[in-house]
Amino acid sequence: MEQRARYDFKAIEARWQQDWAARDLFRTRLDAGRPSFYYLDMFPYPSGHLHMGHLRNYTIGDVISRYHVMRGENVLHPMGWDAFGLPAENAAIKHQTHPDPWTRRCIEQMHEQLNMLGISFDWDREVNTSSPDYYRWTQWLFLRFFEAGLVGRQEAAINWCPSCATVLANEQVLKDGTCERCSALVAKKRLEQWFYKTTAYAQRLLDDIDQLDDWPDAVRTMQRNWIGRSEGFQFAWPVVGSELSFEVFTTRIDTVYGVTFMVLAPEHPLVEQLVAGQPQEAAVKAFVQQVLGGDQFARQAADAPKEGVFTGAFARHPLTGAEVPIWLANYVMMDYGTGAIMAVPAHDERDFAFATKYQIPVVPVILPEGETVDGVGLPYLGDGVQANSGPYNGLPNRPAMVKMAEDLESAGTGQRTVNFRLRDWCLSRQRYWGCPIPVIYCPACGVVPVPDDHLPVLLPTDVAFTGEGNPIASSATFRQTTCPHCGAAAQRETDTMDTFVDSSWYFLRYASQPADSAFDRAELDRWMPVAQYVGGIEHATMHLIYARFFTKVLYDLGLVGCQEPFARLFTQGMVTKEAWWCDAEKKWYTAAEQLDAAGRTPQGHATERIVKKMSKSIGNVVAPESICDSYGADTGRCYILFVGPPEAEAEWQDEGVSGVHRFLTRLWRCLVPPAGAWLPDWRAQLTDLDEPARAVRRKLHQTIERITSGIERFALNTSVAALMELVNVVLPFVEQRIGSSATLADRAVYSEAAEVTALLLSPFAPHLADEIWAATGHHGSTYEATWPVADATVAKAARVTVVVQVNGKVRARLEVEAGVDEAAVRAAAAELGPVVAALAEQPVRKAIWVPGKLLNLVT
RNA sequence: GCCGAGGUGGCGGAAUUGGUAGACGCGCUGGAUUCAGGAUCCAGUGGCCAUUAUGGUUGUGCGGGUUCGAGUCCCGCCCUCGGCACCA
Repeated sequence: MEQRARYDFKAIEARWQQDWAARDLFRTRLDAGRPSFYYLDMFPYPSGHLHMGHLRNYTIGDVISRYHVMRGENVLHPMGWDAFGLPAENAAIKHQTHPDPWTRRCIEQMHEQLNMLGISFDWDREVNTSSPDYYRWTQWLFLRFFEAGLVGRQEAAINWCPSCATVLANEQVLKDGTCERCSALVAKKRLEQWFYKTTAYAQRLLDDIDQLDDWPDAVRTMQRNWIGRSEGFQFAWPVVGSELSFEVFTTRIDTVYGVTFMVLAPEHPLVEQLVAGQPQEAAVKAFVQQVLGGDQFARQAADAPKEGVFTGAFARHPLTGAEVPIWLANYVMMDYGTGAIMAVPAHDERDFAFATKYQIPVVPVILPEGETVDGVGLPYLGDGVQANSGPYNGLPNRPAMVKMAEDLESAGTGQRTVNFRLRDWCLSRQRYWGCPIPVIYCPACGVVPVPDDHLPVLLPTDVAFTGEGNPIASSATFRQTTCPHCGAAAQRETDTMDTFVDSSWYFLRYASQPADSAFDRAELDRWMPVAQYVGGIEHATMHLIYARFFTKVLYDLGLVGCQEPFARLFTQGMVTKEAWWCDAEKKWYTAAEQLDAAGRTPQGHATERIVKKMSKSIGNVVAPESICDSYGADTGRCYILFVGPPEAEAEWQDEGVSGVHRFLTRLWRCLVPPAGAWLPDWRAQLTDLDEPARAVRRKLHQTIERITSGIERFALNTSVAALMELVNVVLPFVEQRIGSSATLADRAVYSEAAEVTALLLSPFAPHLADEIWAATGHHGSTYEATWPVADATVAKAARVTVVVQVNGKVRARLEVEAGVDEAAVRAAAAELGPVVAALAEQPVRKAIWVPGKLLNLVT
């Protein structure tokens, strides 16, 4: 009868999920006197399909959350949906559905898939950024930013597909600069757009990175570089023979006497006026078209050919009065600095390459110590002494830089400035499926914000999804409105917000969801800042900077009490899987069985094995549902943790899953069926244990230590391995000793092991843990129990292995009492054959002793 | 290109602070059980050389260095992955 019993994961998981739901087990506990712990996962875009990245993220989170609950804390562990965005709009065009019901259906599906995994989310706090009761408050926050002067309008370029007559996202533009849908050449178009003034917070965003001690250094470094503070000098260059001038920013004012040409970015606003009616006009316009149409990354490559065109205009050097030609070039970017540079070919690699190509003079003005103007190797990028620099000749360039800046400043020619690489955040999107920007354009009053009591500005439903233009503008009712000020006919803004706006404050809405405000301050004070945030490394800069920016603004407005939203951050790696690319057939193969032993296709073509992020386009996707179906959620959860360190990329291997399933099966077999051996008062019976029984207890208590510290350190892969090792010790003990004739002492050891294992397993495989819990006579769930504490005395090994090295090479191993001293080990080592042979009668010059571990004899 | 991360057996990975390289799992090999397949169990498993239970030697992307001792620290290369502002 026992023979036929099986680990029926389907019945076990269904039973416990039902039990947890019936008892509302995961509702956020708010007991007074317990510490609060806010655990946050990055919420998903509801594609309708849970993927392995989600499984990984939410399993990590569930382990952390459940652990903290068992440690006696009040834990906030919410989930929601980043539900606005491009895919729903694309689906609307493709399937002629409306994004709203489509998104709701997707959410329902994913909700079910998440429940199947047994994650301990408090669904009472679910948020959906695309629902009016959420985006109403996104709009409300926009208005607060507006009042604070932190929203503005500027011109910015967008990708415009002339054939689709629509704006394209960067990812919709292919590498060759064509539209992914119709292959037409994509143009750049300038539009007035809304911006959040992130640059106003650049310095604080940078400074406060120092406080984020519990963030990965890699993320902090990436953010510092993203913000990109640089100190330099900004000054105007007048255009010869005109009233025009343009601003230039440089970090190398010491090289200003070496300027031999000026460069404007092709998209610089001055370009049109400079060339209007000039002979160069046609050539310049053609060049601008060519650069802006191309791949913008390729444009930034240092080895990309430097291309440029002379405008025919000249600028006057503010110090020497010389006339300097003004060029356009592909290597100057409009979005950094002022979009214009003073070019110093002698001391800048890119300027040098450009000057060489177009035969522009090169004038060295910084010389290395002891070098002459004629002898210096160019371009010279290092420090040195000023030359060709008028009154500054002979000065070392560093102090010269300071002096020149001071002199220019006092002469009224420009000023020292700090420049940030960070740009203002363009939040306008010419799309339907986003949060409408709550602004009205009145012919008389101008830009008028929608009053708070008119919120939400709802997305219209009478729209057509044709793939042309912004669907919102096709609504007969949306755009026309009246001015809230004067009542005259006016027009609504049809742009919607970037979805990063929605995700910049969702963590505040989780803490409380009042109907009449965005959030409740008292609840924010209870939970914020987030104690632990976990999500993909791909969000290291953008999302995490935007959310920090929002929090700082809301702090300044008195709406939240903390300046940083996320106290501790952990970034998980992606989930990848192997696939084989056949270059001859231009085709992916996803199963090794399709290929022969040499990796050739049925058509005989060679393939290349590539490990890539799971994606639909390759077809190397494994759905968490299929794993739940054939192995169970507990197996899926343990496997995704076991596969590798959470911060690293994880390669999914189908064969690996069965190994983890086998482990859970063994665990079940070991601890569930022999439940008759359970002794409720096992603590009293742990006396007179023989060595095998003591070994089981030792391993058990060592495992408590390992898993506790493993969870604290996010070493979840080794925590699962520790559970496996434990089972490898407990199972033989159970099989040999726990039968009808088991002694009281053995039953006590078994009982302790069963109870503690259930608790240790609980965060990882909660269904099986509760099954063991029930089988050993407990009521309720391990979720309600207390995390075990290791007994250090029991965990301590009685004997240790000491390695004996001669000159750093291992020659022997000694098994000795723990706590043995150096003298004893040296004496024992001197008797060992291999050690004696290795010493070859040479005197021991020095001995290195690492207590309990290693003895190294140096001759 | 710029910024960030990583490279350890046939494979995924382990190795708190420089101290036994390869835990745990997959795969593979041999054996047990089974009508069969599967499942399960036992033993072995980095390479090379030898073989008497055993031993020697080599080994953490490549080339140098520091150290009694380096996967770990330093210098220089190569390769792979993530982000680069309208994917989220």
